[in-house]
Amino acid sequence: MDDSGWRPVKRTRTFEDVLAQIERRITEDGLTAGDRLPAERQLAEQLGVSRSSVREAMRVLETLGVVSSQVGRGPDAGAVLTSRPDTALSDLLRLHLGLASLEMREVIDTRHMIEQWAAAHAASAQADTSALAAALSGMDAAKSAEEFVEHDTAFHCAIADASGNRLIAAIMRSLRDSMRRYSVEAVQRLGDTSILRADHVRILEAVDRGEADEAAKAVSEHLAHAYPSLFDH
Amino acid sequence: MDDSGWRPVKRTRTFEDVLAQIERRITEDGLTAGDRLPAERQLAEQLGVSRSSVREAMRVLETLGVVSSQVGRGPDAGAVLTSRPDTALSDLLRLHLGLASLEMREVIDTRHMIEQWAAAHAASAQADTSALAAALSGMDAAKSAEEFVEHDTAFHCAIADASGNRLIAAIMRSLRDSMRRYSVEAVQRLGDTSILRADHVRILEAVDRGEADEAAKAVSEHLAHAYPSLFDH
DNA sequence: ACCACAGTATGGTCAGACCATACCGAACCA
DNA sequence: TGGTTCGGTATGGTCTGACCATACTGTGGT
Repeated sequence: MDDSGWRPVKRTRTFEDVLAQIERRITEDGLTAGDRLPAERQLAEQLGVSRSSVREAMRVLETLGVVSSQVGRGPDAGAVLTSRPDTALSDLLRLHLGLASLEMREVIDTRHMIEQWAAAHAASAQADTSALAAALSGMDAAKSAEEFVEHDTAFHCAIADASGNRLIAAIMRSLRDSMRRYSVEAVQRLGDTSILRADHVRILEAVDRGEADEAAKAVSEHLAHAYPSLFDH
Repeated sequence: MDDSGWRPVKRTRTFEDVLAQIERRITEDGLTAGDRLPAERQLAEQLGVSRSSVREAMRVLETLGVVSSQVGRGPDAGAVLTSRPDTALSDLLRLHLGLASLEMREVIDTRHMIEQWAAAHAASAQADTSALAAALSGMDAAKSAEEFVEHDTAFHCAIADASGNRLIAAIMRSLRDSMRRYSVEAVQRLGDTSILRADHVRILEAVDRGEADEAAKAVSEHLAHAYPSLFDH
């Protein structure tokens, strides 16, 4: 057989072309969150493709948290550029956990790494801790494990926000989101949350005083308290 | 106006239903990578929706790196469950960098965090370092900045792989992927790569000897050498 | 045993229709 | 003048049915 005339058979599907065009337009025209994309029918005509292909490209962009589609008419209708990496990351983690291509252990180790980093940086930046305090009182008022975990998540995400790194914060949020059920079980297994409360206070005070090393250490020990079974090595 | 009969106007689009059904089937039936999903037409009939809606759901799953579609016929054709979080994460980062909803600084700080963690864990695990050595000689043989960066990327991703955490490794890969151009410019600006080479050797030896702290420190100083402008605070 | 060829299941693409939504604006009252 | 009503219209959401390219499957002939 003669393979000399081979071309890399990378077939490129129409919606991928559309994606490339839209991405090109975003970078070249400097579009940012809030700007509107042309309507589906209009885009289809401009690019010489069917509306189905445009729609499939839109689904991709929506999945990646880059656009948000609104029906109806007016300035807010149509495909608007947004910036929601959180939901995209959450979906990604949740599905891959479901596929068993990721293990909870890996997620928690990643969370451990991020939380230490975020706490240290929040402390160094002398960040505002009012959101942390609010989450703390939310936990005190919680009447169920679900409610407790909700405010606990808010507490830890607030640390990530306070670190000032939006990528870290987005990853943190999606990590917590994908392990919500697991966290609830962990709290129920634990029963008494007073140890966790003491940990939280310790973290908050370390951040408040700007003690980065102490904040990181407090976070690390907190996670060991919350998930004792994973830290016995 | 009577608001009593309000229902949460969260309209559910058909393809989202399809997504939920597929995800349910994945978790309930314990499907994993390699298993095949029903054909588009068949799925459409089973769920009582049009093929378009099924296809839009497929695009989402493909975007998230969960399925891979192949045309034709036979055991390998159709929608097959896969496990490719890397490309999904890369696309996500690239688009959000383009939208200016993330800054390079945030990406590099994240990389800094991950690399330290990965190097320390690879050292603790006494991981195999042959891939690291191979990447190192690749860098030595490189004839251009692009080529150098390619092997440099392989080196750092190999550390992440050696850490044993697939989530960390996937994030690492996509971080490097999204900042490839930036890295090439950094190397060109630097000119001389001998300092980087010494850093790499130091990292490799630390991992080899199982010295976690030294490995983390070596990585940290290496990044300071590679991106001096970002570490002057 | 091999090969050629028709059959067929698959995803990829398109055109066109219809629906629900929500804004826009003109006509119509008060 | 001011408000209200109601039809027009642009938008995304959905469906149908068709056709194409691809790549395996099986059959029949050699």
